[in-house]
Amino acid sequence: MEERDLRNVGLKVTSPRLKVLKILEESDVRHLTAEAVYRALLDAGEELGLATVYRVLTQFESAGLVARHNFEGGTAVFELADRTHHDHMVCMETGTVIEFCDERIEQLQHDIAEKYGYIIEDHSLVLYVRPKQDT
Amino acid sequence: MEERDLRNVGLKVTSPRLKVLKILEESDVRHLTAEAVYRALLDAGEELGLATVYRVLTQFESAGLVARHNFEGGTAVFELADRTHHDHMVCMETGTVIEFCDERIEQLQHDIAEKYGYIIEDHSLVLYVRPKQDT
DNA sequence: ATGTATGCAAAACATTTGCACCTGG
DNA sequence: CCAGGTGCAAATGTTTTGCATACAT
Repeated sequence: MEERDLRNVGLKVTSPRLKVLKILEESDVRHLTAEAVYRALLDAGEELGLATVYRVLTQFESAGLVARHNFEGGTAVFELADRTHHDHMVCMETGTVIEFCDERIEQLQHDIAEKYGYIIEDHSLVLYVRPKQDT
Repeated sequence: MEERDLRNVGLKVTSPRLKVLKILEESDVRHLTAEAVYRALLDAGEELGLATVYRVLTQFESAGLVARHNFEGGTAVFELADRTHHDHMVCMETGTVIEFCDERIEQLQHDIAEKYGYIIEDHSLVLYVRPKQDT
């Protein structure tokens, strides 16, 4: 139940917010652009502005309900932050996004930052890949 | 000598291209935005359009002379591709960019992609950090 | 000469914002 | 009721493009 989620992060439970959450939860594609969320809503017969989609997604991000990723291509994608941390692998042929998590890499990143006298605040690891048995 | 570099990648040796290369080589900051390159040129008394800077940088990228990175913030930065592969650490307080390379991480990335049946074409690893002894 | 490059201004995008109106608590 | 949310259109910031002119080879 999401109404509680919204209240917990100090956001009013409004129709646009519930609708956007619903799209993110029910989409079979996990990583969506703002435009994609917007179109999904229009297709579902819902009325709301693109600006609102952006505002809602940005608020959700600040609230930790959603994660924003800037993969190559200039358009951000959003995904529900309902899983533990993970990184991404993007297939350059199909656009498929695969999530993975490797504790050893996480540890190494931490060690490297520390070696330089820093603490990791955030990080982004994306592998752009191609199927192995390719022409 | 860069004229050769340009010819080698099939680009005519023109004044704007040489100027942009020069800025990238002589700048004390390694990672520059297109805008920064443009301003550096104007400051140096050189005349050329921002559009040309973008075109030249994009051509250099295709030619492998320059690498483009999309750190957080919506503005791409460019750096001379005169070093071996490395990843980046961006200090969120000072904007400092530190380069690092860890063979173990590289290997793990390769192994992970392989496990899923992919070959890595490219990858991006950026650590957003903060100084350790911070308030 | 002639195929490329460049400059400028305009277009194209993704995203944000101002403001009048609406709505949830 | 009233702070906060929304829609729309306009603004923003970055990057790309069309086209006439200029240049490298």
